[in-house]
Amino acid sequence: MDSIEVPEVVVLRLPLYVRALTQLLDEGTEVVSSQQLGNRLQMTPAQIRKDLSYFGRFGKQGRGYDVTFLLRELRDILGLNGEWNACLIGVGRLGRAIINYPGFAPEGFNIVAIFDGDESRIGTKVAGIAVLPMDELEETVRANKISIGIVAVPANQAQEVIDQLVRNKVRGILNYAPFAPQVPLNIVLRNIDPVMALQSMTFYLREDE
Amino acid sequence: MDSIEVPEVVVLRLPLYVRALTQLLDEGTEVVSSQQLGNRLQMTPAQIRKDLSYFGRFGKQGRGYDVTFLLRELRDILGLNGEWNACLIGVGRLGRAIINYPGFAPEGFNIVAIFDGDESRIGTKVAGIAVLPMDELEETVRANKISIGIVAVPANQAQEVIDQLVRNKVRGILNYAPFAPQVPLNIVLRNIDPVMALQSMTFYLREDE
DNA sequence: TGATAGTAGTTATATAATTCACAAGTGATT
DNA sequence: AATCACTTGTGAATTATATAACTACTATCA
Repeated sequence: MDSIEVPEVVVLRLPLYVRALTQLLDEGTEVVSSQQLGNRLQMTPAQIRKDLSYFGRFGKQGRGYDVTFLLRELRDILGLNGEWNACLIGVGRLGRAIINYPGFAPEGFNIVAIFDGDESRIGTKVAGIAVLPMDELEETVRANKISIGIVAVPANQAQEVIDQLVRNKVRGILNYAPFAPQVPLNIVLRNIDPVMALQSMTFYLREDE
Repeated sequence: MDSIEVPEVVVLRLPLYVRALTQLLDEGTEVVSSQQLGNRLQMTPAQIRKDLSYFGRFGKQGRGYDVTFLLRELRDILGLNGEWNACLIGVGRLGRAIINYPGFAPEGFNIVAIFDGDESRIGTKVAGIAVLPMDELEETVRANKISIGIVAVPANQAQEVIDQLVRNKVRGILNYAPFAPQVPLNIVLRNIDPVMALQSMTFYLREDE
């Protein structure tokens, strides 16, 4: 397979291009050069051209890239033209904020089920979705073709929840718990961790105060 | 200056070590080897040793690292032993979730002021803090020694808000808006973007479905 | 039509990051 | 006191990533 050779750093940058191109489209721009895109994203044109070259030839010499075309191609490469079903685990403060975050659905990410380990929350509804007990995970994942698990439980319960997701063939995990999960190699893990982001930031702020 | 030569990837990993060491301490572990730490964080022992070597010699041959000692050293390197003042800009749904997130304060990050551009929100209180108009930013930042700005406004207003922060000498920016900000080189920017995290995840999920 | 300014894709080069391998040291055990 | 099983810190080797340089092409305009 070709795609195995694509460096992960490149894949991580593709959504950035998708963002920028979407914005350009909104602004009415029809064609963009790697130079212009580079200015906008604060990166070198060479890197953009190189990144894109892993997937095909999308541009035209002397002209640049057709925004609409490149956007559709990139979305296709990333699998963003379909819908993705996700489940949320944990319906505390953080979980409720996530379920109410309006950014997921427009991008094709749908939270179709909610789970919680706490008895007292089972059966209640959050944002119109019933909270299910953990032991219904297996059945629900299968029935709803859930491929992504969003983890919003306290750190000390998160590994167990992630293990359960992995056992039930959920291969994508978006982890909000502030710890470093252990997952098999075939699992795609992304951590959302604002505190850690701040903790590396302060290294640079500290220097000149 | 030494620290200029430390690769940024290394700095980004330090908080991970802080996390792991904190957890080890909680578990009562007094000494840890790079091998053990590597197992836990799913990385090679060599990388951990190399990373640490940029900052000093913290271990003991044949034995490993004293957890308490290394943790204190790393927190010191990152500037985590003091308090950091931050301001939040934007008090919509997302902003309110951030202000109520209980993870910041225990790590020494304090949100001491809240701003919003919307007239109707000025003067209201959120989590006990009064919402200020944007034109009080300059004064407030100076008076409260605010070094971090947390941006939680809609994407189309975010660049303007970030420009204002930069003008007022806020050098650290934690951006929650789903776009790619343009900032001067001396600004330390971190983006929190769950949608982008999912969009790179699907590249790998797509392959075998 | 010819000259010109601009651009993609790609190969070559330079830079950065990771891993390897090993000397030097530690502490426990016999 | 000698051996053994470990472990760090680090220079060297390797691998990965980013940048530069160049060819081939495109569109525009005088």
